Amino acid sequence: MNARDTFKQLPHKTIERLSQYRRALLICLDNNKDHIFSHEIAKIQHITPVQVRRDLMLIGYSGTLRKGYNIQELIDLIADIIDSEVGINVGIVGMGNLGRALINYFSGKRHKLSIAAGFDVNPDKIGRTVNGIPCYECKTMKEIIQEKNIEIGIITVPATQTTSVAKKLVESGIKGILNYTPKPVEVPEGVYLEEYDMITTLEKVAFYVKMENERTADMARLRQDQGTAASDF
Amino acid sequence: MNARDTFKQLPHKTIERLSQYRRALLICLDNNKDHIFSHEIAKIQHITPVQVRRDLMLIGYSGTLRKGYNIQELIDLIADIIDSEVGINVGIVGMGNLGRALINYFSGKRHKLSIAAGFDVNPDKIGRTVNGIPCYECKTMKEIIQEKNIEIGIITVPATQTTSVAKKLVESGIKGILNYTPKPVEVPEGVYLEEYDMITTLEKVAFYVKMENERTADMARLRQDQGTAASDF
DNA sequence: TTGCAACTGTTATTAAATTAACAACTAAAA
DNA sequence: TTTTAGTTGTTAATTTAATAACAGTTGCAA
Ligand SMILES: NC(=O)c1ccc[n+]([C@@H]2O[C@H](COP(=O)([O-])OP(=O)(O)OC[C@H]3O[C@@H](n4cnc5c(N)ncnc54)[C@H](O)[C@@H]3O)[C@@H](O)[C@H]2O)c1
Ligand SMILES: NC(=O)c1ccc[n+]([C@@H]2O[C@H](COP(=O)([O-])OP(=O)(O)OC[C@H]3O[C@@H](n4cnc5c(N)ncnc54)[C@H](O)[C@@H]3O)[C@@H](O)[C@H]2O)c1
Repeated sequence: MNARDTFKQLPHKTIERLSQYRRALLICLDNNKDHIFSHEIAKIQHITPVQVRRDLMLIGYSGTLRKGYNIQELIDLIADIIDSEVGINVGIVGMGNLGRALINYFSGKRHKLSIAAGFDVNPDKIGRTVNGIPCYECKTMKEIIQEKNIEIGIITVPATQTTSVAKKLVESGIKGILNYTPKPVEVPEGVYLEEYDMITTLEKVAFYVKMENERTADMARLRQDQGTAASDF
Repeated sequence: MNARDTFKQLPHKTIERLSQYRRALLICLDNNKDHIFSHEIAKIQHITPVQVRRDLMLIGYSGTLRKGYNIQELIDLIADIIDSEVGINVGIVGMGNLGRALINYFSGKRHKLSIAAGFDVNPDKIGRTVNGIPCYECKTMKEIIQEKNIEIGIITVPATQTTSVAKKLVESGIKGILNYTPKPVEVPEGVYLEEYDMITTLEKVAFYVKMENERTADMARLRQDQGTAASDF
């Protein structure tokens, strides 16, 4: 089995972590470090050193004993695995608050991923640029997507528009969709879909905060009871 | 073991899905449906009906045979589990594009989770409101957080500021942090942390799009080869 | 009124992901 | 030179998550 086939079988979670490792490594490079230990990466990512070493084993990277991993080498290897050789173009549909925030954030961050176009229906936005990215009329989506070879679409329109926008993206030949609206979309086989809703994350945090609050309250009550019991002596 | 203790042991993934189920159910309610089948929920969430039934089993909810689950009942039960009885207040640090987008999105969406304050250092933003949420000076963070009983902090400042903002939040007694900046933060024991970086998600989509592209290319090549072989006869 | 199809609820099984265990090696300290 | 502490890389074990299997129930159609 060649290297490419090995990479195909990497666990989904490892793919996510590789992206995160690279992000952390890039920060470390800036602080002109050249090597890093598994436990250092682990600490940054809130995972265990073993997890890090296991992931690196899976991608076939070896560090130096007692010296750690060469940061630049590791960055390059991760790029070999997760980046596409030719680069991938991305389009954003919905140039509102979130769409613009995303453009600002992504711009120039990753060599092999470039936002090539924005789309909107609001005449005030069409024809203008955000951070150098032109905003096109939604009607021309199909032509622009094919012309600019855009393969990934990010949806940031009002939830009522999500379904129709997703349909249009698929018709335009998009290969992957990243949906940031709270309305789930359906895609045909062969189109890769990720959805993310910030409310879910916030509710999860809230749930565990609530649990912790209750645990603390229980413990306080327990201490109180014990105090009472002790005073019975 | 009482109900509350059962809920404490729910798998993390189930917690996330419960939040998503509720979101989907709320949409269904709007379309004045009153019952829903496991396979309908499953389709919306891109998971299997079995997974849905299993999650509902874990929270002890029973549907009606051949009729499905009562949407309102299920919404209420999910609320009992993941919402906090008294409600939880949230603060957002960094009222830029992303911070404002989040406020607009969250506002009024969830009864038991309310954004109570924004914080910024930019004098132009301090003292103003976004969607009714006041923006305070960062210096007053501790007082405001304690005064308004804010338990969760969302970080949306420039990455260079992440560490110091997180430190300040912890010092102010926050219980949970949701970090949307690409700089990982460290929190002490007892503070629940979630981090989300949109680049990771986008890179993941890009990776699987690339894989699919290569698979398609391989298949095309294979067909080509077979064609050639066949013509040898 | 019998049989079939459509669901639910639960247990069993499998798969994925994480964690533990530990051998092998190295640099520096004793 | 020998020991010790620190670190990698890998296999094994465990835990968590997802899927499959299936019994049981209901309503409807034949
Ligand atoms: N704002 C957030 O933080 C946040 C978080 C999660 C999800 N969301 C969701 O993201 C979406 C966008 O949020 P926002 O705050 O940027 O909203 P927004 O109103 O600022 O932006 C929406 C943009 O989409 C455009 N639009 C409307 N219909 C369109 C169509 N059919 N085709 C193309 N463009 C269209 C509008 O002209 C507008 O520019 C919403 O669905 C929101 O629920 C937002
Ligand atoms: N924009 C996105 O879509 C996106 C996505 C993921 C992550 N992020 C990250 O989220 C952060 C915010 O993005 P944005 O587009 O809203 O940026 P932005 O520049 O529009 O907003 C940042 C805000 O933080 C304020 N600020 C600066 N220092 C502060 C401090 N010490 N305390 C409090 N407030 C402070 C600024 O005054 C500004 O209002 C960035 O770190 C960005 O990388 C953004």
